[in-house]
Amino acid sequence: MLSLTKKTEYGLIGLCHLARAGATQVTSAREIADEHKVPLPLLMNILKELHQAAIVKSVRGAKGGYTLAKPAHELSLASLVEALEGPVKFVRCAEPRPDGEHHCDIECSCIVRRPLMKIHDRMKEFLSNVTLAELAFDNGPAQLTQIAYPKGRTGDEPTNLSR
Amino acid sequence: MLSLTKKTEYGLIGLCHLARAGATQVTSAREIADEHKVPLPLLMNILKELHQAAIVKSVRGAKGGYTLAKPAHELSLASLVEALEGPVKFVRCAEPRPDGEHHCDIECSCIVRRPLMKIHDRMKEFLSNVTLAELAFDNGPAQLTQIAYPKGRTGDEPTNLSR
DNA sequence: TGAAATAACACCTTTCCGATCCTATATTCA
DNA sequence: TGAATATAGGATCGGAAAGGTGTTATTTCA
Repeated sequence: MLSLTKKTEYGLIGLCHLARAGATQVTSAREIADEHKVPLPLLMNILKELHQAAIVKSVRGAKGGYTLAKPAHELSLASLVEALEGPVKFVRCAEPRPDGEHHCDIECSCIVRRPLMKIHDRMKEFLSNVTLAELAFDNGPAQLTQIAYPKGRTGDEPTNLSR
Repeated sequence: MLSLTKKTEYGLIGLCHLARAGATQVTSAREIADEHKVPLPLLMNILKELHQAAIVKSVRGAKGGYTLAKPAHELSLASLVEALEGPVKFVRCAEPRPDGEHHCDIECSCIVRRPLMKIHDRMKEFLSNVTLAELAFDNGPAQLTQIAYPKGRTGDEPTNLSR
């Protein structure tokens, strides 16, 4: 695993389309599905969920459609993924359960929980620092989120998303 | 999503146990299962797969068991995950299919593929730089893998796994 | 020879992804 | 006003994958 679902992939395609269209232009699900060869009924469901998550705004009726609810650079990849497939959790015990129960009965004595939680934190931090703008405008400038410096390096060799 | 499977979680527990036990001490699946409250038959399957992936060595018969095939600091988290749940792929099109086919029919025209591939590369790079030694000896020194520097920073504020 | 352990299967249950369909509501336009 | 178009909110369903169990064969040591 460790991969996005198809739902999220379709959602990102739709959101990128909206980001490129701009805040003023209303785009219908059908237009997006036609242009990018995405199954229309599926995309409609996805845009509905994104609306419930307040990530897109909707206009009902003929000539209706969707626009982004915020500027693309204010929408993090983490928030988009969470809207479509629930909380990001590298390990299941990373997110507290609402009923206060534990995810597994060895949680307190688990020897790998602490280091895995740290990895979880790094991954979530990374996804939180990637914005929709960076996905939609891939040719953009170089001030993009960095990740994964190998051990020996000093940190002055930025590894950008746009390299 | 974006999470490890239970199989991998159990596998990491077993591997941490072996790493702590050292290269000379042979440990049976039963010992590990008893100590960490992991389902024995499941752990046996997992250790078998890790043996096929040449990550652990096995000793058959009475007094048999497993040891690590390499030092813990030479086993990357990426290789462990791949042994237990297949190639790491943030998006399905990240890994080329053996039959040369495409994962989806819009692969060539997909507007989000390129940026998502870059994110995939960062994540894989990160997982490749985390070693079993860091998971097994969480109290270890500070020369650990770094990840996810926010945009504005210079890179001289290391974010270590052990913080 | 028997007990203990891995090796290699086959098998089952549950969960959830991917996809489709239906009805209701709101808006536009002829 | 009515038809067409679009979103809103559900319910549903097949199939794949995860999660877990069992059986048998093989090897080794006491």
